[in-house]
Amino acid sequence: MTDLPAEFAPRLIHWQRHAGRHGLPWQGTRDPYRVWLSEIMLQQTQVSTVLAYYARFLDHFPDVAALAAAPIDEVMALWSGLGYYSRARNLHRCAQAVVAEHGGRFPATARELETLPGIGASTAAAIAAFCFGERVSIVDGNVKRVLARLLAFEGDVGQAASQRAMWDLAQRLLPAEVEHDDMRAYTQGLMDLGATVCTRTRPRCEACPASELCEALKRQDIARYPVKARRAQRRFERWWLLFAIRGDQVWLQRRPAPGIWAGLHAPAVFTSEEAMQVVSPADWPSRWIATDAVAHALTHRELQLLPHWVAVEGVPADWVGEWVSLSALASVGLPAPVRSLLSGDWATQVLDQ
DNA sequence: TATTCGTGGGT
DNA sequence: TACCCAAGAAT
Repeated sequence: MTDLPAEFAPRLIHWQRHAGRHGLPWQGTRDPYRVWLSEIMLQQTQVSTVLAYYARFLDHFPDVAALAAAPIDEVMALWSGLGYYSRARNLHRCAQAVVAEHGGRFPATARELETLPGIGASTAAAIAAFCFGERVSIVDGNVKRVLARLLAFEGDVGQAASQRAMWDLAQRLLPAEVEHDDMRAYTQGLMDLGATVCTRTRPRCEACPASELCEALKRQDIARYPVKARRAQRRFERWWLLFAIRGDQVWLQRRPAPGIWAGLHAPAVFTSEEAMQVVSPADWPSRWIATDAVAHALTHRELQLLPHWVAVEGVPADWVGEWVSLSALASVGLPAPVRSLLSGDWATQVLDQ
């Protein structure tokens, strides 16, 4: 077992209280609902992106009971544009589980929290530490970067074995004795250090409370850590989107789960023009209009979206979906590029054909 | 265990 | 530009 610097935790706690972040909207509360909501939204998502979504969610759903009672489509609509939509579906399921199985109160331990939908080990630890002062560590992207540098950790942090090692190291770095509110400052300190000092590029080591303990800095090799293999190249796909417009309405279908945009509404998607023609009524192809391709990058795929628009009287009887007014799209969960396309001029122009 | 889930910002 | 990646979880 490697010797770990016992000074890390007290230094981090002191630094967070003096130089950490304190004004974020989900700080300054021990309400598990608010902390949980922020932690789910912040998974793989930057603070600046979350701010507006967080405010809107709290406005619509002030407590877990309100969220549990809401229709899933309202949740999806509010989540629309934030990405990783399984988070929204699990958020709703989790709220319902808290109400139905825990009397409307979040459980107070990381072990119990982790059994709830959408709450993994790190999110459970964050809620338990922030709200209940439990002595457990988060292991998010910040922690992996901070620990990799602090300890000159040579493993590929993208691999599962390294992830397990990181959990063990993170637990051993926790403050030995937790005094009042220490876990809040410590946990927030890990996040703040990674976000504002121990950044991926150009870390500000001169401002770091752990610089004297940092093995990577001692070796003058900060840029080496964290060690991480290159990600596989994204797979390229073309998707034909068929926007059928009837008056001021557009035909939308619910995207199947599992898969991309699961649970959201979107126009019919085809992976070839032939497939789109086969299911279309005979007179549509001569009237549809193709507009500029849209490039849309996901984590593992590079989509090229090919929008096609056609003014129609109706759709075949066996199509599963619904007509949605263009003026009502704000209350529908749409993928970001679909919302962008529908907010452009084409939908209304097709109407005038 | 490695892959599959969005989107926008930063370099 | 083409990456990287951000308070990860589910499968």
